[in-house]
Amino acid sequence: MTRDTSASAGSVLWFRRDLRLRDHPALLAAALDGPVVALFVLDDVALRGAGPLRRAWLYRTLQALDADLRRYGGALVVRAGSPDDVVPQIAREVGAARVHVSADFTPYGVARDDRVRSRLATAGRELVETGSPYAVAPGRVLTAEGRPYQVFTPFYRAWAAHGWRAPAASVPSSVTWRVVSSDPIPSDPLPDNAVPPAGEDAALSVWSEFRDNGLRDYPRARDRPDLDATSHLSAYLKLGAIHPRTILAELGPDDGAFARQLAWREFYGHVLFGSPNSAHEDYRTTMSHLSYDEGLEADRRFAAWATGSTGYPMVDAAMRQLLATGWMHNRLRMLTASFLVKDLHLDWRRGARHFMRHLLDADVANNQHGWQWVAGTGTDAAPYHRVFNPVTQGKRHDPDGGYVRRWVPELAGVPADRVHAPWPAPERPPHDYPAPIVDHGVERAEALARYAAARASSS
DNA sequence: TTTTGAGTTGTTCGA
DNA sequence: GTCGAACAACTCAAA
Repeated sequence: MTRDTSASAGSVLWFRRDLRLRDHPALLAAALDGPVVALFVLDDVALRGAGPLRRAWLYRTLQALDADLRRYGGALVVRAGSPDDVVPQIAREVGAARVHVSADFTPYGVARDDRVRSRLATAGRELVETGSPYAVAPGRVLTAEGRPYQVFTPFYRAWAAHGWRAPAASVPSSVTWRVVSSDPIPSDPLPDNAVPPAGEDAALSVWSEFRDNGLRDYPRARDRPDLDATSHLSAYLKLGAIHPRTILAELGPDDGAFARQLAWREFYGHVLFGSPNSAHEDYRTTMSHLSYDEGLEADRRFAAWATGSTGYPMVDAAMRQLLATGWMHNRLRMLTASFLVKDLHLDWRRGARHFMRHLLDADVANNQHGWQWVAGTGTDAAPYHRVFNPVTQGKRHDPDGGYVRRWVPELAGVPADRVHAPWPAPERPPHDYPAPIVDHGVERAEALARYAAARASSS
């Protein structure tokens, strides 16, 4: 690749959730149009509600992309502002007839791209979408009746049958980069190890490490937070530092359990695209009569949940890990979500917002629909309402208590047989871990009663 | 149109 | 402690 400093017309590649150079169809499309300006727009709206770790993750991924581009004679052009203004402006600046993107199927992305597309069109320019953050673009997999799937397993079969193109594994050599003036790439004040190594190279090495050493035990160990047996690829997938196709292409016939997890990401991408309102409203309106608690006591309970001081060790460990690292095991996302909705009777949106603020992998489709699934307002077609028992889940998925003790040091001296229910008792040594803020048995019954009432009032 | 089979992820009880 | 069965009892997808 070479650097082009002439003023000849070229194209713009507007990076969004595709912050990589390999397996990048939109980059290949842009390169056909001439010298490529690599643009990222720092959009305050898209970062609204993002906490410091999530911002740091983005900034470091951008810095890594810039470093990668410089190796090939280019550089990342960052502009702060609204994409509505910035993208047409830069296209005019460089005389680009086309702005290339990977399609974004989130409600915000679709609306934003519609606005940018029409602004570009008034100047005779075009927004060209090539590829997406998914192996199969949302909207492609439909039932025999042409409707989006609402149940995962039939979706999975249809999605697997649909297939995907094999990726181009290397950085294309045919790209000429063009560099124009850039705002600085933001940096963050956090220590180096506050988030994992960012960028495409890091993503590929996390993936190859997991492929070589983690995949074999994944089916057996994936549900054990204490064993930390999951891929940790979600934060990379979120920003497109690696494409799911790159991963799927290297999976073998024995890797179905892991492929299924990637398919969940595809499923929720499809579900959200088919029902954009479900980012903020109940997907299943039959449950919209569900009553949630509000007010000062509800706020106090929410704060206890968010800070990891509910008195239920498995819940608290997970919530503290989220705040400290920006990551949480999926089983614990289900457990903590169940606790918020079914033990504390709070609106799933409050919890979803908290997750979006802190998760490095914050993805609106996965997050909102993961929450809706737990809350019973989403795609789960099961005929009954599951209520997770935080003690049972702890015993089953952290049998020795190692996970809990790591994140709840107050429990360091509590033995395994009591660590998930460390209620004080006269004959036991005291500890400074809080007592449970609610009685799970009581709240479980309360939750089931509320669901029954919601069902009755919707029919 | 009707029917049938099945649905990520649970809990509790009793042998 | 473990395991299998009972319980939850509605909705979707496809035949």
